[in-house]
Amino acid sequence: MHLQKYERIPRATIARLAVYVQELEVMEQQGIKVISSEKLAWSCGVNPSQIRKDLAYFGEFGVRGVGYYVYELREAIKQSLGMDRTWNVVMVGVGNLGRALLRHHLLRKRGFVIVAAFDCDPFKIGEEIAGIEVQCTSKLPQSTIDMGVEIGIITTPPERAQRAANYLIEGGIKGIVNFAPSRITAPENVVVEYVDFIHNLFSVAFNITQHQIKGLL
Amino acid sequence: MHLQKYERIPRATIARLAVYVQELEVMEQQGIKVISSEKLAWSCGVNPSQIRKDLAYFGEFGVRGVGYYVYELREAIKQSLGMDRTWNVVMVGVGNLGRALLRHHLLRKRGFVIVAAFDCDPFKIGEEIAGIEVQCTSKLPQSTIDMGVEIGIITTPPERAQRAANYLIEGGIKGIVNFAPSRITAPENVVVEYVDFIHNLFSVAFNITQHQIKGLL
DNA sequence: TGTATATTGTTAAAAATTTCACTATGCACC
DNA sequence: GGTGCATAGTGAAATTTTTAACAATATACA
Ligand SMILES: NC(=O)c1ccc[n+]([C@@H]2O[C@H](COP(=O)([O-])OP(=O)(O)OC[C@H]3O[C@@H](n4cnc5c(N)ncnc54)[C@H](O)[C@@H]3O)[C@@H](O)[C@H]2O)c1
Ligand SMILES: NC(=O)c1ccc[n+]([C@@H]2O[C@H](COP(=O)([O-])OP(=O)(O)OC[C@H]3O[C@@H](n4cnc5c(N)ncnc54)[C@H](O)[C@@H]3O)[C@@H](O)[C@H]2O)c1
Repeated sequence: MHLQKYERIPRATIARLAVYVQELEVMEQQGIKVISSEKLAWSCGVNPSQIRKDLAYFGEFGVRGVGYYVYELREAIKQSLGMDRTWNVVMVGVGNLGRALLRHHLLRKRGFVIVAAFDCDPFKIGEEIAGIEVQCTSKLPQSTIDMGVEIGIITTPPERAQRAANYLIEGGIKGIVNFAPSRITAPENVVVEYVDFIHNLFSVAFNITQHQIKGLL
Repeated sequence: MHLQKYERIPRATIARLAVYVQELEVMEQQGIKVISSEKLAWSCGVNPSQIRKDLAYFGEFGVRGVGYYVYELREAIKQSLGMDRTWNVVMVGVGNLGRALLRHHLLRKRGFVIVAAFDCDPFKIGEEIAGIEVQCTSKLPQSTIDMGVEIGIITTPPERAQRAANYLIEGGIKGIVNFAPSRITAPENVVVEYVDFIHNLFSVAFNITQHQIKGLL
């Protein structure tokens, strides 16, 4: 077990470490055994020092003069991120996006197991998607407590997100990923993360415009 | 038209501006006409100075001693982000996620119109989803040129993402949003943005663990 | 065993971003 | 018109994050 030095770790570091894992997996499949920070950086689109710095928060995983052993590094990062275990997840709101996520097999592969899904629409209750039966939202709090679920995913319409969050909080959840484009309030001890990929479209659109403006100057 | 001062704008600012728009819309629906940076900050989960600073990149939109007029500010931000127009978008890969996005009406509301969808699976070609007929990928480059499409969304499996990107690039696209968990290479003049919400799950999981560790100390 | 080479871990510098503190200004009411 | 109050805009300070530089060290090979 590698000791994490006790420093606050930049959230950007966490996101990058996840990318490193992803690229290391590709490399492993290609039969690459050893990789330098320079080459890994190149394929992740970051600076080599950045990689070494990011890793330094968690320990020493490389061999000077040699590089990193792909398999070992991947495992070490996963362990550092707490990804060497599985997390039980529940979903609230089984609509278009919810269904897509339920059918997304990569979640399980990454250690996130959706153990239950809830919706308030009586027409959806009882339906089975990817082996999960949709249940009535009223059962949520007790279920999550019983199953020891730690993470909740919200995929309801935005105006229902707070209500969904309240159920999850009542169910003793420790973290929420909210896909609805609305802010929610939760107690201090509940970690909340927002996902909204329209932001990414905004960002691309904005950068295209900037590019064009720059081109004209 | 507000003049953008010529400075590089932090990418985080762009993401936040999109959140401000979202919250301003909610406030507008609630009949709120004027808002202070402090109150807006509160509901967006950021610092008030941050809001004022973010806005300052694009101009002066408020009234000292009063605050910001909700409607005007929203419009001003949208204009600054280049969101006062519509963007034509194409999708490559109509699977679980692709379908969800095609049916996601908020995209259109935000000015992103999916004008065509492509897949290489013969069983999917010809199918109609949310009014869009799935076409064969081989038609992509010519179609995007003909329709003047500027943004491409990739929702293929990761190992196909580069191929999808190549089609888009051939079709003269200016920006790509890649939902597949793999890096792609594209010419300098093509803006690429990656979306992977497993990162957000990682982040929540990590923060839950940290929280618990901190609790123990 | 010694030397050259590669590449990490780490410290220091630079750059970017956020927050603070203060100034300027608009509004309401006397 | 003057005064008090609220709040935007802004330059400077603080903080965070990234990048660069280099010392430490493992390997290969003479
Ligand atoms: N569809 C997409 O691709 C997409 C993309 C990005 C974000 N989103 C966001 O994700 C959310 C869901 O989108 P969608 O397209 O799946 O919408 P949807 O309308 O298809 O699904 C929403 C589901 O939530 C259920 N629901 C509503 N209130 C509920 C409650 N209180 N408790 C439990 N379930 C409840 C509804 O019955 C419905 O099944 C929205 O907020 C949307 O903005 C969707
Ligand atoms: N399902 C989700 O909720 C989800 C969530 C996050 C990320 N993703 C990612 O999004 C991508 C799509 O996921 P999915 O669940 O929709 O997968 P999927 O297998 O359901 O869909 C992929 C689609 O891409 C098509 N395709 C494959 N190669 C193609 C090519 N060269 N050109 C055009 N089309 C091609 C396939 O025919 C299929 O229809 C994956 O990379 C996945 O990791 C999915």
